[in-house]
Amino acid sequence: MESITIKDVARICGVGVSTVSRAINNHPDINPETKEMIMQVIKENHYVPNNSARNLKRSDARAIAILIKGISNPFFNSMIKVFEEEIQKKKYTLVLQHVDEWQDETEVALELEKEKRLRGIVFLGGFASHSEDQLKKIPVPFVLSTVSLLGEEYKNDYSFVSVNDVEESFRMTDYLIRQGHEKIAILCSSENDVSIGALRLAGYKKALESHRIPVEESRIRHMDPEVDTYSIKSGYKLTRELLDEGVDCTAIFALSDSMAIGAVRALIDAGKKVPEDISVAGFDGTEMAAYYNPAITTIRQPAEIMAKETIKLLFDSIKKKTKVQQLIFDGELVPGESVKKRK
Amino acid sequence: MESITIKDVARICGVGVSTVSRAINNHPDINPETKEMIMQVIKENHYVPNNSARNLKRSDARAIAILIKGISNPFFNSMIKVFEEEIQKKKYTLVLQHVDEWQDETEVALELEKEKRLRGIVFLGGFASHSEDQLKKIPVPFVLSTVSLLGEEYKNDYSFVSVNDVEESFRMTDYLIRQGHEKIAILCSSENDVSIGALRLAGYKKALESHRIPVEESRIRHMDPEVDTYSIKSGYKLTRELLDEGVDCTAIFALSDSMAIGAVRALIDAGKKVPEDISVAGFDGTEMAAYYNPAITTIRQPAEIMAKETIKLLFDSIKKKTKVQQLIFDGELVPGESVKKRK
DNA sequence: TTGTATGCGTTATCAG
DNA sequence: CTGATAACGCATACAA
Repeated sequence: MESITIKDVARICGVGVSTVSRAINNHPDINPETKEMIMQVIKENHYVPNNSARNLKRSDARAIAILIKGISNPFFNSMIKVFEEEIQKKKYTLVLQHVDEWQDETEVALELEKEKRLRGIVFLGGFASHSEDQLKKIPVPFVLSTVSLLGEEYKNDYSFVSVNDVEESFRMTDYLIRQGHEKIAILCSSENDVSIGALRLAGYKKALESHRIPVEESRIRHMDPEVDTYSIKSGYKLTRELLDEGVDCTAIFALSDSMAIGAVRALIDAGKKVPEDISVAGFDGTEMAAYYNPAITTIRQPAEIMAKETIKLLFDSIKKKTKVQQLIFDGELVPGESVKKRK
Repeated sequence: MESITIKDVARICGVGVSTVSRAINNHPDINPETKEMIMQVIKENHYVPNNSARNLKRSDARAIAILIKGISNPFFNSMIKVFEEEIQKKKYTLVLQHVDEWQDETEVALELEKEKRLRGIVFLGGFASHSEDQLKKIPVPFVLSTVSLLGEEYKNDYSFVSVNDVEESFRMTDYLIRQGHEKIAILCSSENDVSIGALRLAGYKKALESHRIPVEESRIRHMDPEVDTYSIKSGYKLTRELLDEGVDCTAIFALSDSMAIGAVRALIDAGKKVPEDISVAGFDGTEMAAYYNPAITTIRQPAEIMAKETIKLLFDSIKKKTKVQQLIFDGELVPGESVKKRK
């Protein structure tokens, strides 16, 4: 039960602790033979260095943390792989950290930065835009990824990369309208979401207005905050309500692919055909949307590129090459089989 | 940039460090007034304790780690929530740790145990059953969850909870046969998988044999190990090959729901109808399978119960109440819309 | 109830 | 190239 420490290894080898330390850290100033001997003893005795002690002492950890809010979000999956690759490429260590829905990501960041001596942080998802002054306390460079901060006041304070939520939402809505749909319901996140949910809703409204179509409040459906927002279930539930209330619409625009899938299933269960009776569109461009039946017409976010640029931005900050920057990407409308041209 | 430490807080408050320590750790022996004063100073100066230092010193961390191999596996999602709840209920802290596909989970466990002074560990997924003697080195109780160790020799060495893979696979295959299918293709994991993939394949073979149906090797499809096994993509790819090679079959049994979905999509893309032309069945009972169109006929694993029992088992071990135990659960065949009775 | 001193396991800074 | 030794930031036994 009792663990072996670096001292024990030193004693067994008949050397000083600093020599052992040099061996395990690939320090240059060490005799290859002694090093080999030490490594041998380490293997034999199953010595594992204590990371807490290391982090405590070390000043240079070369570690980047990614804080993920909403681990079940399939959209993040493709990004995480890229993060891993890019960070490894820079010879940095990656710390993947979950943040629960109810947790404050800045608090987690603060703790983790101390614990692991981070060089930089990526916030993936989340950010209800409260906790704005909390961000100021973070002592290392960070980038908000997949997050749009509302309001001009943040414009030059923080780095973030995101898709152009308003424009892409506009694009999809406009597309639906050009396909002959005027009565378009929209499935949103919770009512008090001021982040991407609000932006996408704004794009929807903007598109309707540009076509002089009145915005009908009964077609705007918000999810209760307690239910996992953007999930399949919420898409199903909201569509169910839509049908039960007899809201008149020929198309449903869901603000995530997962919600779109839930919507399609709800329609099928109600005996409707997609897209013959009602068209459905999503947002994100996930793998699931492409493989669904019917394939979901959606907006593809350039996830891999966004992830890559997030890391580039972060390292620019770390190397002090640049000041804060905002990168806003265009998406791409991917036609599937879930939207039909009317008349 | 320079961080504030407990000493600084003590100095500012005009008290000793131990008093500050007592304040932040809810120690009973402390004057409520001084405590409040200290907490006030802490808030004002944004003091955050260093976890590395804490872990280093602390002997009792009351922490449980869950090591997850294959974070994108949607089947694990429902389990993680339960883990969080159950562990919190016991007033323990949960450490969620990803393990990359190429990483050795026992190595990660060993490191983490030292770093965080863990009381127990749950291994979720993974375990190619190599690294068996590595398990012996782990100095705290642990439970393998969703893992079946092949071979009688492990029978009494390690605790694990899993579904009865052989029997459930048998159940599904038997069901397909009773629905009039004889030519049943099976989509497996990689050829050298000796874990659940091998068990489920065994169940398939057993069912065929019990009905005196010859096992046709061309209907057994293995995925290359380099592709994400059990994924939608691999289901698609394997089905594609099946079709391209003109393998004769009336049903496809995929060893995961994700693969089943990929299979359905591949069939649709090839102009086939599911289940009219070919039936498809999955395994796991994920949310996605239920919401797919057609809903996937699958084996539901009692994920929540399994998660709960995993924790119970772990705490029994921690409290030394029990020796190692194996818990093997029955699944449930959930009929969907993807399997059709023939003739 | 509070303060002081010690050590947790490592790495970094020195002399040798 | 190597070996003492001083931090790192905190919790705790012990003394007050």
